[in-house]
Amino acid sequence: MSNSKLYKGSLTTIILKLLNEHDKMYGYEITQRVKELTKGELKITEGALYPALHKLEAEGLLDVEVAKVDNRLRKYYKLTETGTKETVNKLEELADYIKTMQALVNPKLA
Amino acid sequence: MSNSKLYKGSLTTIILKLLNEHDKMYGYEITQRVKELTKGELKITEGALYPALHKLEAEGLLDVEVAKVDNRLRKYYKLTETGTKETVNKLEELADYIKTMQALVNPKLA
DNA sequence: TCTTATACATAAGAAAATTATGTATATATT
DNA sequence: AATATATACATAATTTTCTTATGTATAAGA
Repeated sequence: MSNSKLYKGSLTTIILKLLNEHDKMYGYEITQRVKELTKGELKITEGALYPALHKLEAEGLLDVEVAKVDNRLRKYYKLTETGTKETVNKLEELADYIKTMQALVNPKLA
Repeated sequence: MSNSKLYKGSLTTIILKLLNEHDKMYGYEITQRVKELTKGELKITEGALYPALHKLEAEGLLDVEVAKVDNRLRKYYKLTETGTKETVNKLEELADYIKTMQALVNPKLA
């Protein structure tokens, strides 16, 4: 997302959520899926994505499996058990964040 | 903001929105109001707040007025005209961000 | 042939927070 | 009276997380 600063911090949540739905994805695929789902509003940059994936792997939330398709490298990521649990937490955090922000921005509806 | 990383980037929006409602507030008051409105979920740290206020002032979105109350210093901030316009933009950005995240996290409702 | 798409990666720099300090006055508690 | 907590500002060091720029390599389309 080229756009708002609000996106900061949500990349991990996005990755985990997508992997929770699709079982197994590779980096480039994630960028494309996000572009699709958000109708182009959100463009994950490679400079953000790959380090984030590496970090999640290092933390034990993701497992990697390398594959060669059409003579090109792909790294498939999938959630570990810990990763699945963390996904639940992250999604809760997101829901809380949205609720909190709505309380601030639209206190009448809170 | 002790909590989740999602708050990153939303402090400016919060400040502008509060000033849009309250006409004139000082820093410490903002921290207390946010704590109240979010039932303690969100704690704005001073290390984040004061630099943010100074930046908004430098950008011409806020005006300052120093006062002395009970022998203690207070710096009252209020929106400039530009600040009022920017508040609208920031709130729109927030609404967009929430919509986008919901499309990602809950694609069925999108 | 050249551009775009696919697919990975990292380094430099910027932005925005956290954490740790510091100053100072006022009020509440022991 | 002494101490802790609340009020009110501020900044510096560090960390986190991103953007921008760059690099490598193959495949497909114009």
